[in-house]
Amino acid sequence: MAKAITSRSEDYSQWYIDIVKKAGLADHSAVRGCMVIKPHGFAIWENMRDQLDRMFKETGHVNAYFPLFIPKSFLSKEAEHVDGFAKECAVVTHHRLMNDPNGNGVVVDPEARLKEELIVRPTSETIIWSTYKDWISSYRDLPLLVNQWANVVRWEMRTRMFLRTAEFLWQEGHTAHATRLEAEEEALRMQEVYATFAEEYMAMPVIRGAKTANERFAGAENTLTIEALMQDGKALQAGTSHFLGQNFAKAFDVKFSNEKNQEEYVWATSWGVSTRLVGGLIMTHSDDDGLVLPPKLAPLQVVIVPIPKPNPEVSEAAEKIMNELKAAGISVKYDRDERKRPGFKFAEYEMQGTPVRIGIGKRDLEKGVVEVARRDTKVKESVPMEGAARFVQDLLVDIQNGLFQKALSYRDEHTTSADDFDTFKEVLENKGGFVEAHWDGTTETELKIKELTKATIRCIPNDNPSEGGTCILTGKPSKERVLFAKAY
RNA sequence: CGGGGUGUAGCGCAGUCCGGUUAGCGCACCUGCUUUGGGAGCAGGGGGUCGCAGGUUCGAAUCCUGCCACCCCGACCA
Repeated sequence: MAKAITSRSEDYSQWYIDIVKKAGLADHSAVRGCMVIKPHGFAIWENMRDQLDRMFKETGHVNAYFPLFIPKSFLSKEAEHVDGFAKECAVVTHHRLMNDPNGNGVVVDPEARLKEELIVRPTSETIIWSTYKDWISSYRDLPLLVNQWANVVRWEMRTRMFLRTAEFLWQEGHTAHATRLEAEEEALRMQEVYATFAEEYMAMPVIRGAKTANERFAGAENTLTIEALMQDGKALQAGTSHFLGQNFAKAFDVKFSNEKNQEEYVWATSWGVSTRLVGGLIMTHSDDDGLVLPPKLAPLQVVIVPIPKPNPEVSEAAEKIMNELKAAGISVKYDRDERKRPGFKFAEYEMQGTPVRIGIGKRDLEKGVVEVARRDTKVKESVPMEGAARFVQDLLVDIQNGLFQKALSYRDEHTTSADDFDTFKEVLENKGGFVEAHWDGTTETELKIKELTKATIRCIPNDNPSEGGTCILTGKPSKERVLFAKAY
């Protein structure tokens, strides 16, 4: 477990950045707030993407692609959406460059000003709904279940690698339905897809819940969220699924004829997860030796290191195990690089988070064993060569489960009930994590609590038990606890 | 947008206060030899418009002025 857990948040940030760099996931780029995702970091994202894409398709969705540029006027059409999104955006104003007549290199050609500026999409609701107008006319066109994998840009003041970059990669699903109920079910279904993915693949336990009105997506009637807890006691919003009501249908005039030939506005959802998940993965499992990856998302699940270097006997044993593992669908590499010594390789694969390392040397061969080392607990053991592949397969399952259980225990230990404001503050200050507390249901109180403690309401859990109580701040009556935390 | 910090080799840094040999160190890189069960050792070598632009000076990485960029902390937000 990371030292950084007990440290100040500044130290934790540094610890996090060190891991990102040591593990070779990403670097800061020349452009403010953007990052270069390096091959290892991108491979993790690709694995996430592939699995999510599979899950989207299993739930009936198809992929499409919409333009990067959005005419400025589109953003004016949904009033609340404007408030939320028309602010920190990149804006294209010109379409041509020229050589500076004064010899100062390339400059923007002032003649080439666009009549209407284009906004680099911060999210695609507007351009997609302007398209849906043409795609939908009958109940037979519904439901429309479309997803796109894309990049978006939000000119954020404050950025952090993976967690909040100016440009990020994500998927955004945009669906249209004939009834309110069907759209609400869709939003809930996709929240569950995200939660399942987070827990089963990322080994990251999440709370499924709904956002308060104040934290809701601009233009949504309801925002569902999955909230995870990081090792420094801060919450991370890991994915959102919005029930948009008929807001966008009305703004973009998307109507359909129902079975009785009556015209109705369609009901909408949108949902997304981003490369932020990679940040969540890092902050959930990593330790002071670097990244720790859950086997299901590790670009490389098993590495075989010859000790001290490849020779015919070692290679033969390695190939045998490798083939057995490959046959079981496990990604495995035999590192025959003779230029690096074993100790160097051990350290490097540990930093990169490779879940299992198999060491094979002459001493092992004489005893008919191999050394199997797991990244998560650092435990090493000698395993008979026969059956080693089987052992490793089981071990990968153990690691996947172990990571989830460890993260779950951490979350349980850092979820506290508070019934008075002093306790509430004290827990947030010293222990961190989620705090379950009563709240009077008003935005005013929510904002006041934020001002006093920096904590926000992460969500109202889906399966929240109803329980009478009084608001932690105002003492007004409350019928259920909500989940507070400091958040990224 | 406020506060702080940094900019010197691919990466990480020292040198700047108090100007003065040929700008230095660690890692990485190249060559050779020896090593090889947890980031090898020794020897030799290559690589720099010291963020940019002015100014002061016999002389500037170092002092002065202006600018730029990025990072971290806050506010905002996925």
